[in-house]
Amino acid sequence: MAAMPKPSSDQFRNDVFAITRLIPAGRVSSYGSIAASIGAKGAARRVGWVLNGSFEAVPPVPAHRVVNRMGLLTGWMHFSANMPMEELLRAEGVEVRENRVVNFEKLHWDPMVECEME
DNA sequence: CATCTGACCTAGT
DNA sequence: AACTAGGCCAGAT
Repeated sequence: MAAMPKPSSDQFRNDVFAITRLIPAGRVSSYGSIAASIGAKGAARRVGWVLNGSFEAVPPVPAHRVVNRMGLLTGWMHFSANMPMEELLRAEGVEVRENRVVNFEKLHWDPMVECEME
């Protein structure tokens, strides 16, 4: 029996992964929206931390589609230098300007709103 | 063991 | 409207 992380943490991570994978291409989401959608409002910080383990997650999690509230690519530094968020987002048709998502308000995909869950 | 930081956000003053 | 403080959880020093 390998030592497992706290169930709540595992559950949290599972939810974050699920929501992040639901983000359609060409769209971006925010940590707070995801956290709130999984019932962890205010735990936006954890979302970012959890997404750190999403790189080797299967199926792959489009963490590059997750930005902060202001549309800033706050986690660009954690990505591969070969494929920064900017490139990944641009590849999906998202305009990025100086680590900032252009028309963020238009491209912002809220799981709670789009899925109409509360 | 204590302290701080970290892919942040909300709420209160 | 702007600023401050608090919250969330775990890892790192």
